[in-house]
Amino acid sequence: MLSKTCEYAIKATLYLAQKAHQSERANVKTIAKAIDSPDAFTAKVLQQLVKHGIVTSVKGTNGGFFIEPQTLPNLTLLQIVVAIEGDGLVKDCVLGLKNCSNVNPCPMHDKYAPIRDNILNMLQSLLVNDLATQLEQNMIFLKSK
Amino acid sequence: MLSKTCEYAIKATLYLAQKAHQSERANVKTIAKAIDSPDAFTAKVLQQLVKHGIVTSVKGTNGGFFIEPQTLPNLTLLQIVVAIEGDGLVKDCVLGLKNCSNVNPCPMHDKYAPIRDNILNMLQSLLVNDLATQLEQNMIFLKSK
DNA sequence: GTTAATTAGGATAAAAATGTCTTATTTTGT
DNA sequence: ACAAAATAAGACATTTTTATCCTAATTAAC
Ligand code: FES
Ligand code: FES
Repeated sequence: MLSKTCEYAIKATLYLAQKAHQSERANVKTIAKAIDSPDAFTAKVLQQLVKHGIVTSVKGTNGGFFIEPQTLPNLTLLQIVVAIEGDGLVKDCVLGLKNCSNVNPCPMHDKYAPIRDNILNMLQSLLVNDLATQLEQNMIFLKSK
Repeated sequence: MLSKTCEYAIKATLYLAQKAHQSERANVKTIAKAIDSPDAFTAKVLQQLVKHGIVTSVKGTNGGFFIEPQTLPNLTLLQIVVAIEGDGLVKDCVLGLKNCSNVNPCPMHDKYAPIRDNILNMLQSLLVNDLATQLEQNMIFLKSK
């Protein structure tokens, strides 16, 4: 469904959103530990997020990653997913046909297209900021117990 | 969403279901052409389907692959998907947590779990036999125009 | 200024997915 | 029996994904 890269991207962003509520930043090692991901690979993912303007980085002592206060309020999971793996998940044919449409529907189109819309809707409606709040209240978790 | 292997498996099975309606079998080359997939790789996928009892093969001249009349009526896309890639798609946490449950929900669980149920439902309700009929009526297609 | 801490970037590696090729093996038709 | 046609199986190759490592660049603290 989602690539590992995308999973890490979402979790890292949510962790940083939580930190943002306390006006704190975090370094790679801390983030990787918090989301149970490999350090070096997580660093690469964070680089991608920086390039896409989703998170910001600061080098040097006491440096790290954080989310700008102005980007946080409207940031959705969709933006993260699209940044990392494009919009294939919410646009492409589930059976790999070149153009998904009612003109040349694949055998799954009729039942899948609405589900894909639900996925798009879910990703759009999941606000990073809201999820950060739920994380703080221990209602949701970024790693297995 | 689905692996290429799984895409080919579904398309190949549907093509054979169509053939089954005419009590015909088909060889790898014909199938691969019909579903727009690489011959050799498709052969491997068909081997997997044979091992899982979803299709049957006959060697030698006029041999090929077909679906047994008794397996066709109740065959669902879910059976194909599970045979090829297991039940992860309809069971696993979308963010890779080890146990998907309400006890330790990930940030997407509440909204994703119902969608995953929809996917399961879709795969269960899509009968290979019905889709074969729709293929014959040119209502649906196995490859892009 | 020097050192330590940190991200950035490039090179490399390992694993998995996808795809190809070659050689059995089996079956049918002649 | 023999030849042809087809799948089965194993080896091999390529590409993509996932992961690691090393060096450079930057920043802050002392
Ligand atoms: S054509 Fe396959 S999902 Fe639309
Ligand atoms: S815990 Fe992630 S989908 Fe259920």
